[in-house]
Amino acid sequence: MFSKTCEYGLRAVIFIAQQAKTNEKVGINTISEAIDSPQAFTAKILQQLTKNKIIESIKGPYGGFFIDEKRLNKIALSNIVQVLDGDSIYTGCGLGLHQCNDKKPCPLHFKFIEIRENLKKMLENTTLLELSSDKALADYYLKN
Amino acid sequence: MFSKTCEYGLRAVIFIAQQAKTNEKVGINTISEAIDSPQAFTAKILQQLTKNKIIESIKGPYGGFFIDEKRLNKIALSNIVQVLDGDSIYTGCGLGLHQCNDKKPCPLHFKFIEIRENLKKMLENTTLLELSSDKALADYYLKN
DNA sequence: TTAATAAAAGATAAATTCATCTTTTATTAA
DNA sequence: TTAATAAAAGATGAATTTATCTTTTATTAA
Ligand code: FES
Ligand code: FES
Repeated sequence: MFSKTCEYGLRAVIFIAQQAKTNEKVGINTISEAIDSPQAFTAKILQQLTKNKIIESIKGPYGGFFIDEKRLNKIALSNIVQVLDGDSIYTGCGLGLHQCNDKKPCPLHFKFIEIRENLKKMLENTTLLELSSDKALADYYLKN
Repeated sequence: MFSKTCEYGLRAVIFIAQQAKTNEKVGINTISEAIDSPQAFTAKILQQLTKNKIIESIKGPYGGFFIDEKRLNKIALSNIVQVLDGDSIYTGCGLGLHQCNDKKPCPLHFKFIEIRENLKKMLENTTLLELSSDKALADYYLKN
């Protein structure tokens, strides 16, 4: 479904969001530990997300990655997927035709766009605020 | 969503199924032309599908790939995806956790399994018979 | 100012996916 | 039987994704 890059990115951002509640910055070491991902690779991904203003970072001692708590409700999972995997998941043909459109649909088109739309809506409607609630923190896991 | 292998495989099998209506065998050349896919690569994919009894093949002059018309309603897209991409799309965690299960769910689990299940059902309920109907042949495209 | 810390940036490497090319095997018709 | 045809099998190569390592830059506290 998503690339490894996107999977790690989503998990990392959710973890950072959960720390935002306590206004804490977290280092790459802590993050990759918490989500069980390759550290250097995860660092590269967070670099991309920083450039794209999804998260923020500060260098040096006491530095790390963080998200302004006030923005938690503005950032949806769709934004992260967009940055890391582009929009092929939202607009691409399920059978790999160069263009997905109603005029020249592939045999799966009308069934496929429904699922694609549901996925899109789900990602758009799921914000970091929701995922960093106390209940979310208690009930869900970022590694296993 | 699907790998290139799976995309080409699905398109190829649908094309072969459409020819089954007229009891015709089709060569790899014709197939890759019809679905706009790399020929040698598609041949490898069809080899796998033949081994897995999704389609049949005969070597030599007047040979080619074909599907017994009577089996068109037995073969669902899920069978093809299973052979080419395995079942990670049906059972894997959306955020890439090693195991997807209700006991230790990722933050996206309950939203994700809904979409995953819809995709699964859609693929299970879509048979080659449906996709090789006259209407399907008239209305849909396998390349663009 | 200096030493320590941590992310950014850049180079490189491993693994996987995507793709092609060559040789072999099976089948057919002449 | 022979030549032609077409898929199977195997080897190899290119591209992309995944991952690591090294150097640089920014920040902090002593
Ligand atoms: S054309 Fe294939 S999904 Fe739209
Ligand atoms: S645990 Fe992530 S989707 Fe089920």
